[in-house]
Amino acid sequence: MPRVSRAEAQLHREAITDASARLFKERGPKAVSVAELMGAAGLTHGGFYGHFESKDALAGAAIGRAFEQAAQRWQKRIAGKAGAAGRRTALVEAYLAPRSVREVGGGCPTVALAGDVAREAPDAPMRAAYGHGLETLVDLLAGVEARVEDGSDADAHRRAALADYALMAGALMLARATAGTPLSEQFLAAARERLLAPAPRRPPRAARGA
Amino acid sequence: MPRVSRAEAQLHREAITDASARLFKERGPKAVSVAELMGAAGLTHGGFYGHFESKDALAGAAIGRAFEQAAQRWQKRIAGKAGAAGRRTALVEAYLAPRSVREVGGGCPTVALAGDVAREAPDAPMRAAYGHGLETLVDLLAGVEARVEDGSDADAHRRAALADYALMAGALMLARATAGTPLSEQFLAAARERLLAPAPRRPPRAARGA
DNA sequence: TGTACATCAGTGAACGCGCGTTCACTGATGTAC
DNA sequence: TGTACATCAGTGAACGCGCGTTCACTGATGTAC
Repeated sequence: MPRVSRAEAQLHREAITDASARLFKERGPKAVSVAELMGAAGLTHGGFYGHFESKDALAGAAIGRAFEQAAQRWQKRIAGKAGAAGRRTALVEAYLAPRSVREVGGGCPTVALAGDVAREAPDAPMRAAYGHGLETLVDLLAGVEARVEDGSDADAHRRAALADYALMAGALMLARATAGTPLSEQFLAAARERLLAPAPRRPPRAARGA
Repeated sequence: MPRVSRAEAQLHREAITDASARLFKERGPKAVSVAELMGAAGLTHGGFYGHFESKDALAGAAIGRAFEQAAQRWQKRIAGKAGAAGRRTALVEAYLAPRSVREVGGGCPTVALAGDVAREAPDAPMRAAYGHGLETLVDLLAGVEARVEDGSDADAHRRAALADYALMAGALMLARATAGTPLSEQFLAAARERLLAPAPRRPPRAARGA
């Protein structure tokens, strides 16, 4: 039944993007065919190029969507939590929970797509969408970095967020690559321990040398 | 010129494995064809199945090789360095150097292949090879973890190595996925700062609660 | 050491298959009057 | 509001292409005597 209304067509485009965000994270953009994506949206493959210029263009849109959804999940997790430290703990615990290893399609796009993005050409749509989405998550994390003792300037918060996120994403990446072995949960536990340990009380600034 | 000597055939097998270790890290096992791998070893595609049962079986062997080479590089970097702390610093600085972002084919297999391995079936040859190789690197890192203040038992060293490696691998993964943007070097710098900062002098054990 | 022959590493054509993309076509939607 | 028609979202066959794997064949190697 061709020629649906414009509103329906827009919903179809959303459905294709949503299905791609999930399936691209789960199996990789190269491993999911246009026909399968269209089928997941209840359509046949021929109509794809009415919605997107190419599969690469869709991949850019899908990654953008995946990061939007991730940012929304983060916001929901910290909503209502008291204090920056409490919000940071909520984010870290959810991110490094064992179920995160299994939740690939509905989970963090940073880890699920890093390998694919790293192999894309410099001007690929996926790269721009990934970089922009990642900046958003880093900013969000920097906003809850109140543990930094070296002053409380925005730059110190950002550097703390970059290191925290590298540790979180690295632990999840390794836990997924070793899923089903003891090493998997060990990475998560070691990262949780380091990120959530009681803040080391450093000696006052003057006592720590240059 | 078919029917080479057995010694030459063994060299061919090594050449296929070496080329695969490099190309699989660079472009992913799925994106490199059997014909290209054989060509890189100076052969034609038809002879492949005389060396390996399948492309999957080769992938397992290639990942094993990649981790052997990585362990050798690590050993070389810490050779001659004085003290565990010095060896740890040497490893971290080399791993998080800007050139590591570009050195994919000759660099760390943990990061280059994590995404591919995570999508493999539980019984795939790649998974077993990856898990075994990763254990080797974690053990190596645990051996230079002398900074741990909470006692010096092997378990504390291992947990410190797991967290350190998650941070290193995560930073490199993110630096590669954002290569060409400011974020790339920022991840490396933030990870270096956190891993190499002067050890925080924690209050003595008794003062820190349970 | 020399000969006869079985072995088998490597070749290149061929297989079936799935992919991204194109295109002629259909018929309900959206619009001009 | 009602009619006539242009628009265009979606269909499904078809395209060229590259893939992993198979196989009949070649001829130097390795071995038995």
